Amino acid sequence: MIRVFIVDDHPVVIEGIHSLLQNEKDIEWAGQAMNAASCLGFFVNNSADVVLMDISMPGMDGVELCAVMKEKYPGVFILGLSTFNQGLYIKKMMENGASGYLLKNSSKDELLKAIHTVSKGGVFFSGEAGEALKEYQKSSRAQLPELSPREKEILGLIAEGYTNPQIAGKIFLSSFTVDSHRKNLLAKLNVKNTATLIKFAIENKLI
Amino acid sequence: MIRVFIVDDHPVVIEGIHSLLQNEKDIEWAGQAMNAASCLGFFVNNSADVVLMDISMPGMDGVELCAVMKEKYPGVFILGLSTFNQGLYIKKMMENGASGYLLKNSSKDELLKAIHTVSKGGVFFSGEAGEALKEYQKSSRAQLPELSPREKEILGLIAEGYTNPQIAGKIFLSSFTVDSHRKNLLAKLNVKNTATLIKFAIENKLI
DNA sequence: GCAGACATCCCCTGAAACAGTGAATCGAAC
DNA sequence: GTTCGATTCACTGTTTCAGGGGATGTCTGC
Repeated sequence: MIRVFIVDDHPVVIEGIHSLLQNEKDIEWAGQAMNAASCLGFFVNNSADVVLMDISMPGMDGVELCAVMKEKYPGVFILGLSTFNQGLYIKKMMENGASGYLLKNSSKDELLKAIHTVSKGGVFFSGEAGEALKEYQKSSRAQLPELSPREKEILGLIAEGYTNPQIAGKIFLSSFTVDSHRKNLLAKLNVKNTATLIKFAIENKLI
Repeated sequence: MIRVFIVDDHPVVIEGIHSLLQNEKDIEWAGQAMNAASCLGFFVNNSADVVLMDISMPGMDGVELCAVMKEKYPGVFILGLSTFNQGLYIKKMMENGASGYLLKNSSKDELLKAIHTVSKGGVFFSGEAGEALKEYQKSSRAQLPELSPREKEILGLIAEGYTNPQIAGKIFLSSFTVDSHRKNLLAKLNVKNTATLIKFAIENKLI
């Protein structure tokens, strides 16, 4: 019998998953919470085998809650839940000890498979989420060789619309130097000009 | 008796709303669809009083589907559904004939109130969505002077990293013309260079 | 130690973007 | 039927960007 607990701030999601699981013989509904605090409160006197956890919630988000939960209750397996494919968050959840990631538009079969897999200590990914993670690790991890503090600073100022000479004046450098950092940014992030630099930076939450 | 139909690509949302509504005496479950095509197919031989419609779906999205539905079946009231507060989309749905907007994290009471209100021809907004719409109309409407199709096209190409001469070659224009559009974009959106143009465009979902 | 990696700094040049004007055409709106 | 905006094209500067080097210094691993 697998005891399943769910944390999600959307009643319809809780209701929907509850409904999908209620006739499963080997699954028991342990309980539900609509925020991180209620979830932690529940686990003080209770337990569960698998926790379905929304990534984005008001207050403490899923990523953070996942870290706290795994530290306090390492035996509880956590399955991230999200509406969209978010490579960055998938990775963060996994780093914080999650056992997998499930998209909310998954089928009932996929939901059950995910719960069964992680309850045995396995790792499960929604098809597309797995792709997103791979894509993330390929593109983001490999092509994001850690910007230096100076580079992040310059990137921020570029995004605010300052030109090289203006930035140079602000942080007491030669505009040639600012230009060098700018070029290193283009090279590191593998983009070709300011437009794509800003687009990439926003998409990857660098600014 | 209000016949309710739902279009959403997330099974848990369909299931959740179905579950919330199944014991309501004055509400009848007309059916469900997971994409725009199925929805249109259903209405060929069937009908409903209220359609709960997800904003974002694969293929034709809610905004577009809403327009098609209201043209073919003006008597059907449409209630937009979304996970987040998206002022721009709320406005577009309303312009396309929707009767309101409901957040998926609404309570059962709110869901019922929304269905009852729109089924009588009224307009309903989730509290926060109403705020978002007002906010949108105040800030965005006033500060977003409607880009022309050509300008949007050029903006997209700039965001992809093409230079003026490259864009000119792509869409068979003089690079002078592309430059004109570019300058108009900077002027209309009140930004000073490519960096801030792209930042503004992404933040305002223009690209 | 010393090679390699990398952050930080500086310089030059050609290409692109930015700024200021001007102007013609066309269709929609008043 | 005139006004307005969208679209197109053009010229001329000035500034900024992008790509090519090159010079330090630090820190790490062999």
